[in-house]
Amino acid sequence: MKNAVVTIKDVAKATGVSPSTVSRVIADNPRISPDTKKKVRKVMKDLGYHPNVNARNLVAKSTKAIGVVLPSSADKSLQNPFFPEVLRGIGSITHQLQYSMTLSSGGTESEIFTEVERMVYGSYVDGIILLYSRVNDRIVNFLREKDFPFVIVGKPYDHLNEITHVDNDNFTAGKDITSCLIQQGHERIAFIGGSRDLFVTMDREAGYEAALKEAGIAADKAYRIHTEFLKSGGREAVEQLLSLKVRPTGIVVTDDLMSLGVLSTLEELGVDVPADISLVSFNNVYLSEITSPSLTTVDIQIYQLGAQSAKALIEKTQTKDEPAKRIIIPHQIVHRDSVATSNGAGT
Amino acid sequence: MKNAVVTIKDVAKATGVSPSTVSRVIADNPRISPDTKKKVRKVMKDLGYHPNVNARNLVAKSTKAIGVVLPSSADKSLQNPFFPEVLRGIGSITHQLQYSMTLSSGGTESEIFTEVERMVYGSYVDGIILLYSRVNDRIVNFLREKDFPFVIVGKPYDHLNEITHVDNDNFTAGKDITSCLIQQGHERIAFIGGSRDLFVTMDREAGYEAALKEAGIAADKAYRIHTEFLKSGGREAVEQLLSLKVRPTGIVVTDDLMSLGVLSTLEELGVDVPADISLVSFNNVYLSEITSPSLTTVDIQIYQLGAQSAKALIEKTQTKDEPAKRIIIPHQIVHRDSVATSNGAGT
DNA sequence: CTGTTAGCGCATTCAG
DNA sequence: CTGAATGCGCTAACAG
Repeated sequence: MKNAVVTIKDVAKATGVSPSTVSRVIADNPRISPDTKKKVRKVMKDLGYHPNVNARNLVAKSTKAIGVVLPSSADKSLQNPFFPEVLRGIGSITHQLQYSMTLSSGGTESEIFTEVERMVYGSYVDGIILLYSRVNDRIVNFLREKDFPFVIVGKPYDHLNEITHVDNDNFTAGKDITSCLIQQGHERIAFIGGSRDLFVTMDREAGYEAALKEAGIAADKAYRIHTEFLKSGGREAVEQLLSLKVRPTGIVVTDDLMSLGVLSTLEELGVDVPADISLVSFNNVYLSEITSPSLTTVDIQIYQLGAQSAKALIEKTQTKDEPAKRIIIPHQIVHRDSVATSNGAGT
Repeated sequence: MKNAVVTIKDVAKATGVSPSTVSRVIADNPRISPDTKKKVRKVMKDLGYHPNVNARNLVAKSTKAIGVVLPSSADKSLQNPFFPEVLRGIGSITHQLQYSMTLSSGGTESEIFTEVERMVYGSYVDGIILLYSRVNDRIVNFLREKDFPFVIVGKPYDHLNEITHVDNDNFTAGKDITSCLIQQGHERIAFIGGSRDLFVTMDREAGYEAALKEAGIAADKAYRIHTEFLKSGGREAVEQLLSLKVRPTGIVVTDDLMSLGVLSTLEELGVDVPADISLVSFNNVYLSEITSPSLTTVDIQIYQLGAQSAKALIEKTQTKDEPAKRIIIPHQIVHRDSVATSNGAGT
């Protein structure tokens, strides 16, 4: 393979110093004379020396690596462009700080658990980022028990004040985007969300409710639909809404990918967006620019969610003092073409 | 952090054997009596022993880890659902074989290069999977020079017979899907592809041409459009096609995500799919089920692309004999609703 | 400012 | 079948 493995000793010999001196040069120890530093560095370069991580990790008891755990891949949700984007965000920080990132690869929940165990026990990584959040999660319990550094992207179900997490203010986001619709004169506004036991859904829904309330609009239970994430593109949800005696003129959908399905169904059923029904959504993934119409959506800054979580985690692994338990990434509404002023028709 | 770090020595002491015996039990060495094996294993469990990877890697000179290099994240293409899916495929194998996977995290091409250097020189990984393919790529050159194990998902530009790669038969796929259109009576068939210096595009286009030729249909240069991947959802491409004196009745688009953009533009311009124009595509990502209409597309088995590449790579790192240089994953057409019989109108 | 000595946790000779 | 000794490549006291 490699033409030879040049170690710290080789460099030492070639430079005429001791291995420890070389080691100190690598660490940029101030107690080494600039002169020898330069000499050693030159030799390192000439010989093509590169430190061996494993040896270093072994003694340092740190790997400068973080593990990223995706939801079980059985979950279709992995197809959500959300993930590549958080990974990019995480990567930006790991790269900058010279960390590496290891991905979980288990297919089922229990496979993933086993992997996390290995990561922790085998000292594969210094800390872990969880890209999902489930009720009473084994992995979270395990990590807490072991007191192993981890952060959650999203909102943890328990111990909200003890688990470091990076999230949006989904309540406010939901409220803001709903208000958008209200400001355009909409009053009959429906809500299509994912599973009811996802905090994202709940929070965004609560925001939706609050906006209605604030505007003095009565909430209608029939206008609120929860559907399996991605399930047949939200077709049922839409059909259900359209079968109502009084159709909504606006819909709040909790995810761009879901919105795509809703949009498709709406189109097939001959409902024009935004002329007949306005649509607003969340996430602002690339998708939302190229649908027809393009989506007015909440930019939740997925990239930042990733970056900040990595930053917080690494900080956690390095210093004794904990970072903030709750890190909120600001959101922002991106206005596109899926919203129109309500003509009040259909009342 | 951990309540203590239990090492091989602790297990040895507790069992009343020597460290080397414990080590042999871990390796399941046949020269150890079943009896002591059982005893040692029990103690390992009781004490909660877990081997330390770094120590092991250090002596074994192998990390049981593979690196996965994504295209530079500046590239919007990362938003393509293709990536999560290959990662899943890779993960299935790494998990099964108890390997771990490290993701590249560089933003720019040169950052990525530096990372790959680290991965290789620092023995972070045993091998590398490249999820992209560029002309005269620095990384490929580097890897070849170092004779470091790697495989490419897709088609390498040079040294086709020397670089292990996992790919589809894109020529045939292009031909097959185009034939689909032809069989439905279409004769004026356009092609919208990504950058011309991507092999995928070229191969699929060549297949498209071949299908036309075989059917005795004259190829029309004006029907062939190359556009920046994802650039404004292929809007320009579509407008260009529609401005033609004789409009096509069918379009072959080289990627599902691109198809979404094309579909949207078509709709905005009042062209009905498939009534006015039929559309076929490639990849069969989740998206293609929930567009309106849903897409007839080539299932290229992305998951398998990932899995087989991981398999080949690991094989490569373990045995002396090389796996096949060229591994082709079969494709298959998935018929959905974006294709209709040509009514021959518009001639 | 620099060299010497140990040892991280494990696998592997080489002896028995 | 098992134990003792050695070293992977590197860092960290401890001396000078």
